[in-house]
Amino acid sequence: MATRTSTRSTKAVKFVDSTNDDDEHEFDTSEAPIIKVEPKKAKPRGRPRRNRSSNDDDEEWDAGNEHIENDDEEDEEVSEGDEDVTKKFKTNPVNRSIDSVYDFGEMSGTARKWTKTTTQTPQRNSTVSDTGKSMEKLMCSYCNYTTTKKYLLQRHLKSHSTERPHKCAYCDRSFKTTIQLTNHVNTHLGVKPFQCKFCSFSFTTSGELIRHVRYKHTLEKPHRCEECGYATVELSKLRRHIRTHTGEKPYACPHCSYCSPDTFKLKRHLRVHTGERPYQCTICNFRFTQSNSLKAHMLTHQAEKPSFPCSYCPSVMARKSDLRYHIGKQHARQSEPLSCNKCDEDFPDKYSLRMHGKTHKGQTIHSCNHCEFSANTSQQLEDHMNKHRGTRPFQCSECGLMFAARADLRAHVTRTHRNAATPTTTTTTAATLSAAMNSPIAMNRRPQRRAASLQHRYIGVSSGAEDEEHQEDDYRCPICHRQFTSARLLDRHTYAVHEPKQDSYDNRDYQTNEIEDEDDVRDYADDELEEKPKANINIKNEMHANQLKLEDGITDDEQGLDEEELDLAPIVEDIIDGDDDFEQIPTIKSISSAGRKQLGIIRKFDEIENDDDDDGLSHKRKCIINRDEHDEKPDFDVFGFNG
DNA sequence: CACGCATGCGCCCTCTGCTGGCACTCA
DNA sequence: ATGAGTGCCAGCAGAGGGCGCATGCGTG
Repeated sequence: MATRTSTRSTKAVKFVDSTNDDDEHEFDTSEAPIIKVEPKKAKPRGRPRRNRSSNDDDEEWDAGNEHIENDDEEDEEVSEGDEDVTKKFKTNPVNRSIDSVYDFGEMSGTARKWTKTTTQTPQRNSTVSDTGKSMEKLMCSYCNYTTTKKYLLQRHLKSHSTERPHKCAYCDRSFKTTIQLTNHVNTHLGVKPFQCKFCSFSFTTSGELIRHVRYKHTLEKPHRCEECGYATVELSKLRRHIRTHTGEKPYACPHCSYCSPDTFKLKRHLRVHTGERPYQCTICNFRFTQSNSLKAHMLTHQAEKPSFPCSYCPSVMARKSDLRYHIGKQHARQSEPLSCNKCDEDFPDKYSLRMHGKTHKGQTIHSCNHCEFSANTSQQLEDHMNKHRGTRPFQCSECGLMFAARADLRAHVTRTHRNAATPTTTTTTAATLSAAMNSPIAMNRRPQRRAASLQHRYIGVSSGAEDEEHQEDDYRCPICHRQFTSARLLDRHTYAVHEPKQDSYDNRDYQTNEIEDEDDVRDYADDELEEKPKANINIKNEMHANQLKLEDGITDDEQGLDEEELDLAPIVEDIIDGDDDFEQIPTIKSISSAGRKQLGIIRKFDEIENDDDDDGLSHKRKCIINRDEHDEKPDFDVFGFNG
């Protein structure tokens, strides 16, 4: 089993022998020879003829030879008694049996051993014999193939022949050799004579078996990227990987500017244009373009959904990325303390401030100095003050009328332009796009999602006139200059893309320069929480925190409470104490809401029962209702979610 | 010539993460 | 009634694992 310990950025990999947990049985790919493979240009279909004189193939040969040379060196090291990779083969149970790894059962008598094969592979570029005598080069008159042996050249010349005398009895194909025909016929008959010694898999050819054994059992990965250390079984996979470094994307979409590094991604992308949605939900019949979208969707039908509890507050997210954003947004310590606008008390993060705001519940402190007006929010007061000042900053984009307050403008739009297109840039965009898209019903797709998806692409490629339209809402990333339609999306983009991909504990404190000791950085109020395990939510958070600690390799000893965060801890205590204000905390309500959804309880439930598809209800709600109507967990496990 | 093996190309799958917008809550 | 905030979910691309099949070539 290959255990990936890397992130995407590093792509470092650790490969562990699945057959034995002992360290000495690890197949240490770190000692695998590093080969450098230059990215190749897209080739026409079909295996190209190996041409020793061509540059591309010389690279292949060089790569192969380097591997072979390393193998030879390893053999020498064994003789010197060093503990190198090859010696590990001889002491490792797996590697002891490496000789039999490629033992093809009945064919074992003729099967060669792996080490023998590699060491016996000749140096193909050499024109000097083992005895040092120079050998005469024989050259193919059709290509640049050269060899020193006449019979090899004669056989090679047959490869230029189009004659295929061996015809398949089951299809129209024909082959040059009987062995080719035999292998092909086996694919018709389902005959797989090459059985794996380690598992029940069988294969048509020996090469497939070898590759399988390397993938599944020996984890031998001879092809290594020298830039990042990624190693793989197949050279073609290494080439594909190298494209991630070079950015080469040779497969262009004929319908848009998208280019793909491989054919599969292009094919998958083309579904965007064709509308093909091959993956259908067996519960609600909704269709998806990707299998994993369906898989994620299936979770919405399940009673037990994955949850990612926040370690800082009782919030629970359904997705890891949402949790990361939540923590970054709510619990990131601000560079400047956040002051309560009702009592001027300072708080280190938004969550603390919000929790503190609860203590002012019922208070109205946004009072007008000129009249008796008072507002709940500063924005409402600001709008009110426009009336005293006589300013009307809010203009109707339909008729040009000016208003002092947002509420007044909205009321005007509702009254006067209700049936007209909403004069916002966002909806204008969606409307423009909606004209161009196919019928969502015909495409078995919810209209909103269809529009959202199209708008996503629209924003991604927008330029020129469209950008001008968005200029007044310029939510542009200052780092990558990408345009977004809202501040929230820009925020989330920043957290997701430009913030370090560390655990949220780290994010929280690395964002400030206040804590210098890295150990302190990993702290949160776990100690405080341990002293007051009074609520289940605390236990859940603690478990999650422990999980994070395990993932980060942090020991309990390293988990100390940073005194600088004590200002937050009392608030957490209040939450976990389960006091009477519990239900008043918004994030608690989030949980409560999620819990209600999990139980199939949702507000306005009765309104939905007479649903006939054009009621504007969300797909999510319909799914919940479906489940509720059945009043039990759906009987399916098509994806093995239940184990 | 048969065999073993390396390799290329294609295909499918899974996991992961980012993004847009809906739906809901609250002030 | 409204706007802001935010959880949830669908859309979709990046990356890699694994296998099917075909072809080329060294070796016995």
